[in-house]
Amino acid sequence: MDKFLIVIIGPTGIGKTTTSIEVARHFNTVIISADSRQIFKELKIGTAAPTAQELSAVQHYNIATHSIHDYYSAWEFEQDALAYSERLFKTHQQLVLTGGSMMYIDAVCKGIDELPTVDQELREQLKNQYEQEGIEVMRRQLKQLDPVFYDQVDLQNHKRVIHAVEICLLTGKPYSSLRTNSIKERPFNIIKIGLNLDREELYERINKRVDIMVEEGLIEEAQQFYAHKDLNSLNTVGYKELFAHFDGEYDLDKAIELIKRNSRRYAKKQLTWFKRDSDIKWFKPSELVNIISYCESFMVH
RNA sequence: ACGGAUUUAGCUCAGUUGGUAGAGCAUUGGUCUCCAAAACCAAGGGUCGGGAGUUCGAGCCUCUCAAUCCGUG
Repeated sequence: MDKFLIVIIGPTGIGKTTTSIEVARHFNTVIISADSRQIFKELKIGTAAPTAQELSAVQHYNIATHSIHDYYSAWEFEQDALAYSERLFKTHQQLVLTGGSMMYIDAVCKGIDELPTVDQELREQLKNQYEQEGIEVMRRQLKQLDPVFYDQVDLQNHKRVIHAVEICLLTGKPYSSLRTNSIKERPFNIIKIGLNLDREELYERINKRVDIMVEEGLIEEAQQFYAHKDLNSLNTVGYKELFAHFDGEYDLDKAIELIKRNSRRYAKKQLTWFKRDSDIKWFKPSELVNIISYCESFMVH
């Protein structure tokens, strides 16, 4: 197996785009994005999508491929990313996969179980039931449909409880019986590179990047999609805070402050997730030379 | 300079008739098989501006020093 997927991950704002472009250029290859928000073609500024210049420096896949109105999930991403890689590995020895969406990265590297896509009508119905009757009713349903998962799930987390109920009703089987917990084999090697900095420095970068987004027109971008603020794709840091501001909940300065805070929190969550993955070799964004030689150390025969 | 007010957790403030302190936000740690930039859980942190006095005991009372703010000059 002489094909290598170089996975570059890290918290938001760390500089994954820049590093991955450098790495891709070095190996004369292309980039597959693993970003759950940059897939939306409408959202450019607030998602820090690669610029036209960056996109022309290296061919990117899976960016701006969907509309904010489309349904998309980690499972879909697994399918798309594998399809891209199968095709691209025919002409490349190495490919770069980069992005901050933790579950998308794991979907490609480890695979996720195939579950049916949730029926919109059923989701709507259960959501209404939850909102009207409360979480206790959902818990009782889950306990009846899947007592095994009931004992495992965080019962406070309505999203997880509801989703499990959805899958049970949709398949007629307990949700837990569909979870295999297995790691799928991939027809390529995986090299995982993590980018990180001291917390303080990372937060400074994040704060500064938010200011730059505002200068570049983030507010106008959000304004454009205000009418669609209830779409899941717009339940996104950088937009949801501005929508609340447009609703009159707080002033603009407060909204920008919240965008910074929520970006910091998101970065922290990403790091919590990635920390458990012992396959990741960590570097600072400035250590490009070390990153490349680390990758090459896997490739010599 | 005089009068008044303020000084309690990183920030904004609560603290009842004196019994060694709380909240919100921020911060930190964690969970995670699918609309995940989502959703959820948990934790740490203060010699109560400095000093002295009264008291069995002071964030709360008295004196003094300091800083900040508002008036009047």
